[in-house]
Parts: sequence; C-alpha cells; structure tokens
Amino acid sequence: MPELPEVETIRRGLEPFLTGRTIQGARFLWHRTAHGLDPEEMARRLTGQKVVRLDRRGKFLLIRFESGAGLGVHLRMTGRLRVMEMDDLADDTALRATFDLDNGTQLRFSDSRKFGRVYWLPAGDDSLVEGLGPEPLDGLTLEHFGSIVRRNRQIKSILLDQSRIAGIGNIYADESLYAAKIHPARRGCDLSDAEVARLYSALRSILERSISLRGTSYRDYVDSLGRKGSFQEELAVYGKKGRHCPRCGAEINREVVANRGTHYCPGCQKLHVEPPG
DNA sequence: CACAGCTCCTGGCAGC
DNA sequence: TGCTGCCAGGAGCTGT
Repeated sequence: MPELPEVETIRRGLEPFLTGRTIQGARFLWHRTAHGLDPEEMARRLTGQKVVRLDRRGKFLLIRFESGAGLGVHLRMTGRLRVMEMDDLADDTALRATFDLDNGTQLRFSDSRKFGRVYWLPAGDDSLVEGLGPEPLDGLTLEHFGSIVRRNRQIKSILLDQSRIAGIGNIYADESLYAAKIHPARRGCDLSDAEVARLYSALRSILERSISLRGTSYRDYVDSLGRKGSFQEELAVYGKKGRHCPRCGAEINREVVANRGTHYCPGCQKLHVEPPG
C-alpha cells in the first residue's frame, strides 16, 4: 500500500523518465480511473502537455506541465506506475491507463483493485491537495505536531486523517505508535508532552528511514522500476500478529482500531498508563 | 466534532 | 482439487 515513502520513491524514480517529455496521447482502459472527467476528455486535455516536474503531496503524485496544468495520481492500495517501451507487450491484466510519450516510451498505470485515480489539475488550481495537512518531513515542528495530535480522538485515527497530517497510512501509523510506545486507541488529548515528542520523532525517523530503503514492499508494492523496497525487513508490528515483540517479547496483537486492522504490542503499548511519580 | 457504517474492487485465503 | 464466500484497505460520503 503506497504511503508517503512509497510515493516519494516512485516520484524520484519516474522524474528522469518524464521530465521534458510531451504526452502524445492517453487511453483509459477502466473509465473510473479518470476522476471527475469523461476519460476521452481527460485524454484530450493531456495530449500535447509537456512535463516539467514531478511533485508529491501526501500520497498524491503531481505531474506538472509547462502549461501550468497537471495530472494528480493517487495509487490507493494497488496502483502502480511504470515507464516502458511503447512496443513492450508485457502481459498486464491490471492495466488501467496508458500515456504515450514523445520518445517511444509509455507511462502505464496499473491497478488490480481499481481504486486508484488520476485527476486533471487545471492551471493554478491545486484544490485537489489544498485540504491536506502538513507534510511530516517538510518543516513540521514539534509544536505544530502537538497541536494536530491533541484532540479528543484516537491517536491512530488522527494519524490516518489526511486533512490533519498528510501521507501516513496504516503501516507507518502502526510502526510509529509502536516505536513511540503509545497504544493506538489512546486519545490524542491524553498524551503527555514526552509521548507527543516521542511520536513526533518516531514518525519522522521511520518515514525517512523507509524512504532511504525505497519504501515497504508488503504484498505487491514495487517502485517505478519494478524494484521492491526493503523497509518491510524493519517492520516491528505491522503484519506480525502472533510474533514476539523485539522489545519486550510479548505477542503482537491485531485488532480493529479506528476501523482499521491495527497491530501493536500489548506489553509496551499500554492503553492505561500509570500516572508518573 | 467524533465516529460507525457503507461503498468501491479483486486477489488471496479459509473452510469445506 | 475445486468451489464458495469472506475480507482488507484509502478515502469520500452519510447518518447519528
């Protein structure tokens, strides 16, 4: 499931293949992949657009055109982006959209579950990503993070709320809470200063570490070059139900918190914390 | 505002 | 072996 580190990895991998290229045609093989526009209309608008830059905002990849317009891509759970030779007939039953480039290559969007979307971004209109919270790795201060987190709501639910903080999904929420020794069902407003500070640094260091390892390949994530990341080798709790906690040896639990499968260590992430002193 | 429940989808898996 | 049926999961939406 592509979250911030995976989308950032894809952005870095794709950028040299797309920058300077002009889209010569686009085709949608699944109509709902083109969000909010008739697929043929989106293809028409894309044709002739020259790529100048790739940005990322939260889990959105933003392909910027010389005209000022752009294309937003959200991979949801199973979306993939790759650049291939136009005549590469590699079998891909999950192919949902293709974008022909002016050098004989083709950007291909595949997505087995069909949840991923591409969005047309009119020039000067970034409303797609304007409602997102701050980037956790881009100037977010501890003080700002504290104001985001201190509300009467389960901390896991806050971390997953893209309008509060952008880019965090189920894997990094669970891993960060484990690293900070905070039970996912604790209320944000009940966290101590020390806990908020631990969560802040855990979240940021885990995201940075994962980017440096080109993300987490859990199930089927691969980057734009088809390579797996390797952060899955460092996961402590996600997908580890029944395994032993590397810190205290207790058995990792999985239960539903904030309507999501949630992994945590009952030994070192307590729901009820004894008051200090 | 918090939050549960529903929707979208299909591969993967459990159970028989 | 092959069938049925359940379910995860991001985000948008509705209803309480």
